Amino acid sequence: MNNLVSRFYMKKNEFIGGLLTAGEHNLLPAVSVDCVIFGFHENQLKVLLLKHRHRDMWALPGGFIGKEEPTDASAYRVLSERTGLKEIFLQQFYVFGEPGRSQKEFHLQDLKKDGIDVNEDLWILQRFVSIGYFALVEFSKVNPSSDTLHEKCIWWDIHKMPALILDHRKILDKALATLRMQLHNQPIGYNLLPEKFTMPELQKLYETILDKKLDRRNFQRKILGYQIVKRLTETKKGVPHKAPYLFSFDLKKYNDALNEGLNEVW
Amino acid sequence: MNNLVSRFYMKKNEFIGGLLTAGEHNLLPAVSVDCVIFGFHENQLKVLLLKHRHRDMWALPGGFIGKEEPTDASAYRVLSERTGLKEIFLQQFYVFGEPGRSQKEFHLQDLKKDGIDVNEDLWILQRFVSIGYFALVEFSKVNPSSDTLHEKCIWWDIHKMPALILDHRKILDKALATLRMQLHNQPIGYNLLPEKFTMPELQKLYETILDKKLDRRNFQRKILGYQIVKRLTETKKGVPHKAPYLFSFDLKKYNDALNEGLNEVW
DNA sequence: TTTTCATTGCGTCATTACGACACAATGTAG
DNA sequence: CTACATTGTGTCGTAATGACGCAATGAAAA
Repeated sequence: MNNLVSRFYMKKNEFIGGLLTAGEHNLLPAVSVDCVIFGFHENQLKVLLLKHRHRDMWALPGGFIGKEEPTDASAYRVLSERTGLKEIFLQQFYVFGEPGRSQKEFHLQDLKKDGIDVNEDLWILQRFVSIGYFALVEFSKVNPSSDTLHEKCIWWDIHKMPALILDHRKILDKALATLRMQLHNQPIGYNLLPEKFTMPELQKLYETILDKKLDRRNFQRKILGYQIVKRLTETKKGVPHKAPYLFSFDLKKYNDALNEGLNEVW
Repeated sequence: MNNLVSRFYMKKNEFIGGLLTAGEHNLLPAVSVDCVIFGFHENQLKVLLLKHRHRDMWALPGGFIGKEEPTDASAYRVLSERTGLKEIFLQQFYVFGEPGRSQKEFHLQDLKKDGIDVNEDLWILQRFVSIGYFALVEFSKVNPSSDTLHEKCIWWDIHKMPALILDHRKILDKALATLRMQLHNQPIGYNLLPEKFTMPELQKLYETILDKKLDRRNFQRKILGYQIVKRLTETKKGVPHKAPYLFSFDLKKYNDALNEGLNEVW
């Protein structure tokens, strides 16, 4: 199965043909995964999108599930193929199970433009339930690479998104809402920021996700209270104005907080 | 599809036969729903379970999804069939997508005991990904009813659970963990308690879910602070000791809190 | 009837967490 | 070498929280 989807060296139509014929036997029917891959760059939250091969629209990286492949593994596969990363923070966040979400006509038109004539009963045209995953990755370590079915793979600013295919906008919104909710109870940043970062950078990350301005001093007090970061002796060089201290995450405390939550209410 | 699963009047093997033959054409393959139905009675959190027809084990109510049925609708259908309720709080909480979770051998043995001989390729024996839903229902309004495939349907105390089939224990635990997490940010109780309830009853609900003792006075202060309940002039009659006041939920405030969350952190 | 006692109603008090804001220190840009 | 945006480090008043006290109630025991 992995080989099937990984055959990037195949030409597009050859690849599609292979997928269409082999997929029916190698893939779990009716279920797919879609991944919202978040990165943070230039103080902005970014999402990795794929350009649709025929339309002026973009898509979340997604994929099918091997007959014996765990759904999580499928999402991991999609992620590592698009980003080149091995270790990534990945979390299932919602299932999109409306019958109308995967539109037969949509895919039929695309295949027609590919010059591929298919039967309407083809497995790939049937209804798919999609499991939504979101990933948090370190922007600078990502090497975005497209797949055979898409023109390119690039980061988009969360505030300047292009048109997305099908219900992918809805999926993205749900991922954002989940991320926002988790921010209140869980630490964040280890998977999005570089090893060493400044407090203003961390704050900007929070502000972007929450879409809200935060008080600089209260923010620092609160973060330090969690004890998930430790201040280094170095400061960030080559920046205008006063050089800010660098921080790094205290992995042990960070993981404890991940498991037990930050705000022990009751 | 609804008719298919709803034909309780059919005899068991007749029903199974119908499901097996019709299912392939009427049902979405590879996907199912499992429901954790929570109730609250005698100050204890309860879960509705079905007795397996051949084994000394119990199962979460579950079902398959019609080819054109939204997954949510499928869960609603399962719920209303087991509880007799129309309006119920229902929430998707996790997808269980390990290849090993639906064990072919398990179902094969059961069908053998039914005296039904099937092909190993039968759709129902294949791998299923299950969408977990949990429901909060008012115990006293529920009329538990079994289905054709199970002996009986009864409530079990969350602290005294019997052995569950397959990965249903894992599903239950995940539902509980989700409920526990949501308790910190969302109001709860409207769907679990009767119209009028006492503060100690509400507290016991929280204590059961959190599995933790709470201070009576601080609990009341906090709940009243949320303004989601209003105190009635009546007290609860026929109880030993001092008669406690009755409360009821302020639906408007309650729903506001459901949408916006209780603890506006940042 | 009176007493007992578990339970409820309604607080206090000290500590901590939080929001708003002040001011000095730093280092690049002009 | 001065201006200024930015950072480091606080303070202050208020709100929320945890721990606990005590009187009132009313069924059960004496």
